[in-house]
Amino acid sequence: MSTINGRGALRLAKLEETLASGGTLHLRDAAELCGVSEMTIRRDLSTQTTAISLLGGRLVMANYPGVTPIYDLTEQQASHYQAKYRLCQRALAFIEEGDTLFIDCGSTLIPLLSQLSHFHELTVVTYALNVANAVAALPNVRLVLLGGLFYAASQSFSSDSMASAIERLGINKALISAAGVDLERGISCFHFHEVAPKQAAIATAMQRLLVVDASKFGVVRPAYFAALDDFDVVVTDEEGAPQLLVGDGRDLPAVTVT
Amino acid sequence: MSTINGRGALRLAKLEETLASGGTLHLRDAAELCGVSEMTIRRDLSTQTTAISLLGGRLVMANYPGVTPIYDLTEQQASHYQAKYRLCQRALAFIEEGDTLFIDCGSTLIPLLSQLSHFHELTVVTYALNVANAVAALPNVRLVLLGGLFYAASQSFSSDSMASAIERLGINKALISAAGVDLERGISCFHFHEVAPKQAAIATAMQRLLVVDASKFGVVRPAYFAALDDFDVVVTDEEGAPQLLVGDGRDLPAVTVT
DNA sequence: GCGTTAATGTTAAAATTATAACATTTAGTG
DNA sequence: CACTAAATGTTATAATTTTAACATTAACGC
Repeated sequence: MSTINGRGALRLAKLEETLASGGTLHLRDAAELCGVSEMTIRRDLSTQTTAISLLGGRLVMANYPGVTPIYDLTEQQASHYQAKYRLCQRALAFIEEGDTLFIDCGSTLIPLLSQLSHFHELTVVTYALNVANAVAALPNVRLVLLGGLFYAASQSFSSDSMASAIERLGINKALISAAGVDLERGISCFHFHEVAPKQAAIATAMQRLLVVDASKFGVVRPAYFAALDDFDVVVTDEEGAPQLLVGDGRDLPAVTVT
Repeated sequence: MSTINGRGALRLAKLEETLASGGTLHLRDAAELCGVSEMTIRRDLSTQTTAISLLGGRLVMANYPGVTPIYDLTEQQASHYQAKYRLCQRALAFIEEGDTLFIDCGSTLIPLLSQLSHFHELTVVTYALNVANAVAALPNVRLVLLGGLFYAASQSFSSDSMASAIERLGINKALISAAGVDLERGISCFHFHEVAPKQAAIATAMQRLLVVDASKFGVVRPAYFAALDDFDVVVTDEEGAPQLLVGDGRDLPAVTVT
């Protein structure tokens, strides 16, 4: 079998274009559309490199967020997900009806978003595309996306005017995530373009919550953006953490939840 | 069988939360996760109303763009898609390497976006979430999303500063879609918040392309945003259209493609 | 506690999808 | 034109998913 197949590639290109606007295509329809047998489409998919994957007889675009990353429920992954989920459950306890929330980029806060459907009315401010997509699906949540130039690495946007745009909004609670939390070196993330929006949100918000799992403690990442006592609340997932976080005399004590 | 099932709803909520961050879950894993049999999950899915759908033994979020709108390839739909696709192929002919494109909201221009992967370097400016998602997947295209308050009806954003933000960008070509094109009443769309960005793009762009299928001719929609001769090129899909569009003395003649 | 009903589990059969083997067609070459 | 090899089609078989029927367990009222 040859790895390069002119017509096969052409067929897949056609199918990719068909699927690009979203949706799924049954194998039988794909075959009809290309005027070949189902078997040929199957062979195309298995011999060529393509962005299409076959899911129970239907073709779907593999790069679509909801599809490919087939959630393989191995033991570790299940517990890892549970941890992320519990962390967000704790953060959820701080959210109240009518809040205007700043939601940071990253994957930490994503499990929180579907939970927001239980409220009657909320507003979410974000500069992350994945957050926006999750919130856009919620009819009860107003979404404000701060745009700019897109950075694929963090699925977020950057713009000169972002800080001033954030400051003009009446943000109630800022939920900030981080890639590193160190007592001495402060709180840091990977990408420098995230610093401005994080700092602006911290500066404006009435309540500042740092949401990080315990694996981030003692870690330092390239982009410093805040000190620990810039936050009113630290939401984390480990018993040991409180000692690290006892404030010396802040308005609100650092809160840690197991 | 009762339609309301407390535990069933709870299980589905749990599964929805699991899937909210993307990915798929095999029926067997979902059953294990909930501590019930596969059959119970099946029953939950068929008796309760849920955003989850079952695709070849795997659970996926139905509201994810790539998944639900199961592209049913009936005769008409196939030809309808072909029409949309051909329209975009024609628009594609106007795009050149290095362009900075303004891409309007709506579904008309979506099939164009996957085609942009054939270029080496492009920049896309948009105020629509669905456009942004399609472009975010392309590594060779820079994405500038103009943010603001989200309108679900048009999957797009609105903000006071949008017009000025557009005018600050060096937009090469503006690809504008419309819901109505009438010789006397001009070009119109459904939503008033789309008017400002469309007009700003038309005002700034070096070349202005109106991309509409012939079904929009002779139609008037609530929000007027431009006259026909504000455009340099009209890309459409019907023979009959040219007569409607012959300009009287413009820089570039109105171009119509069959 | 008993009886009733909803909820869930178990199993077998039907339908669908995946794989493999072999047959046929097509395209290119001397 | 015959020969070769790639590409595609066809068919049978295996694996998986779906459906349906019936068995079992749990919950609730009296």
